[in-house]
Amino acid sequence: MTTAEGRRAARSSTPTLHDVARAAGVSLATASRVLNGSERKVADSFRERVEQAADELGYTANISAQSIARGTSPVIALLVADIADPFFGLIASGVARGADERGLVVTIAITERDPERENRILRALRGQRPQGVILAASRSEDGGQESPDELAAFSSLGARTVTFGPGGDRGVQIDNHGGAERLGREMAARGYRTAIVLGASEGVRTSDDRLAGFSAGFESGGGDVVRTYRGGFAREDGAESMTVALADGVEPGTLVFALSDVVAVGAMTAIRDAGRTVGSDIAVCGFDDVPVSRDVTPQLTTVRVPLSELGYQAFRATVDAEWEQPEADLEVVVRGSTPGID
Amino acid sequence: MTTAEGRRAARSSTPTLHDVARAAGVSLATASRVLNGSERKVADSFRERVEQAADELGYTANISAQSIARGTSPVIALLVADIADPFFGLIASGVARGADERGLVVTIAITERDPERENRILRALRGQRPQGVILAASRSEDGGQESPDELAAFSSLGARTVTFGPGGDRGVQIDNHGGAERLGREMAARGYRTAIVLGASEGVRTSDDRLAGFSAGFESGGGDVVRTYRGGFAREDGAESMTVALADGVEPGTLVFALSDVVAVGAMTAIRDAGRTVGSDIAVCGFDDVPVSRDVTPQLTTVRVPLSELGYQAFRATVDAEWEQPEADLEVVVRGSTPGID
DNA sequence: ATGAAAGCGCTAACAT
DNA sequence: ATGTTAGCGCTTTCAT
Repeated sequence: MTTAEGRRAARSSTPTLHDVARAAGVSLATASRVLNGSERKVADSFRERVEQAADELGYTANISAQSIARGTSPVIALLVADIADPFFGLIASGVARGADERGLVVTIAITERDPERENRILRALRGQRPQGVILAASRSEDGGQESPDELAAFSSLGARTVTFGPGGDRGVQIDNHGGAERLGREMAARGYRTAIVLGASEGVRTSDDRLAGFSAGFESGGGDVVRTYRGGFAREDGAESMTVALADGVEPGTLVFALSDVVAVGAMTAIRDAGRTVGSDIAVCGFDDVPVSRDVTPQLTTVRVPLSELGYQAFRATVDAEWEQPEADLEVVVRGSTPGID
Repeated sequence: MTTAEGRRAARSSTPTLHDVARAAGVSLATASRVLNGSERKVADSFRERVEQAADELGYTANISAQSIARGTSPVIALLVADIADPFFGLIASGVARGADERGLVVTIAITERDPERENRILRALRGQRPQGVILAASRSEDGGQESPDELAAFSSLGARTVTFGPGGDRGVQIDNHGGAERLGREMAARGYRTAIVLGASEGVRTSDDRLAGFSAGFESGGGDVVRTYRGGFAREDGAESMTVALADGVEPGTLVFALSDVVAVGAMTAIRDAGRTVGSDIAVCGFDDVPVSRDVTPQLTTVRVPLSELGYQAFRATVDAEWEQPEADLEVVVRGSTPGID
């Protein structure tokens, strides 16, 4: 009976609109009108009484009830692969900022980059009847063909789906190819001729684009990508890949391009652990410009991605009727980890 | 009319339990029983038909409707100061993991360490009638007297409030004093005799405890905390405080204790920028052991706080009838940033 | 074991 | 301008 009891307790102690109306001596409708957004006019005397009653009782509208009565709920669902990863943390902060501005609630779920899990979550999320869904989850499968059905289900439910990369009703695009190309070109200009790439993940759009872009840029500048190592997205994966790479042999003057800063940071550790030096001996560059890239020594050369702003844009994309992503080139940020050759 | 239209559209396209029941040729009650957790027995033949109908229609229960009918909603509200800060990101990941295990939804809100904002959010959150509220928001005011009313409102509403630090129905405790004391003692044992502290924030419980603990430990080992610098919780605040400290003069062999790793990392940058050396010249230690502490060079000596696990505990605390925080001492992790003296 | 029906808290026609 | 009332989608007594 705990449940029933608890329910009764919760209910009995929470004033309803009905209570407020009665206390104010007005009808339910009037109370609703003054308390919740309606445009309808209510005489000041009534308005006051209702407001006072609501205040005294400590009334707060039950969102669930409103949602079902209105047929729409004030929630935005956000799916991220890993909220502890700064990449997603920054995106989430942008989303949260936007939602706050509009008085919407953000619901968050972690996919762990597992498509199956992602679909499960998406399915469960449907029950919330959110106004929008933001998928920043699938660095491991964007462009993949797993969740279109689940996503479509949302659209037909009236919720806008926004994805980082392709797939949803709207997409927030990150010019991975362009940014990486510029980085490659810049690195070639700084004298690097040999590069190896870390963190490649076949079929992951982001990964493929960054790799292709970098190769194009680096080669156009006379450089050569000699090897590519697959690996995950975590710091440890970067260290692991780098260790393997070192075992394979890495000449001084080689440039290591890690497909994300987090991976780059892991690689730097591995380089150091192997008794080599980051910078003058082995150069390293990453992608994203998450805060940690400025904390390492030497600081990491990377491509700045305005993650928080993109999160904000993703939010706007879910709620605004008209929306277009502001164009902005990804900027290369050269720091100490790529001192240049000669 | 957009609203009305949209609503109609959303509604008409989403199958309700009613639709399922009709399609399966059973009553609403039966459909409800098979689809949603009820213990009641339903004949297999009926069960099958209902399940099939639900499947074909792509039915998903409307959580809002269930919430209002049941009088309880499956949501846990999480308040954090800044989701992009690894400290909170890790806590959030633990909370999310727990919620996922129990099929609960996590709602997230950002307080920006602003008590006023926090209260506003808390108030709005009430409308969700969450089962629990986790407050990991107030590093800037735990122990303060701002939100007790809002928190109390939740309790009387049937939601359990869990805070990091004191204040809620239950609290997840971090032994800041003990950990810092051990750190101080250890540092003294490594030969440090002079320390300055960065990131102190008067009235912030966490800050006060860490400062007091460290002082006690360090002094008991023969050391002396000579100066304390106030400052915020961000990397930049650490850099700033450290710059001021350097201007005041910092002798070689001094130990800098930053009240959090993030601040410590900022301090390290400032030290370097000033042409000094972290480690042999000026030693640095922090608190929390967030990932970045292992990425910097030299790696940062700190006190390990199992943030993600604590987030998980906080979740358990909100939902479990019986709960007790597992005791575990905070462990000092000595790394390169405090090589020791002599 | 199944179904009818009375809510849950709120909104929005539709009267008045 | 205010009130009446019929839902919204679902759960749960209470009959059968």
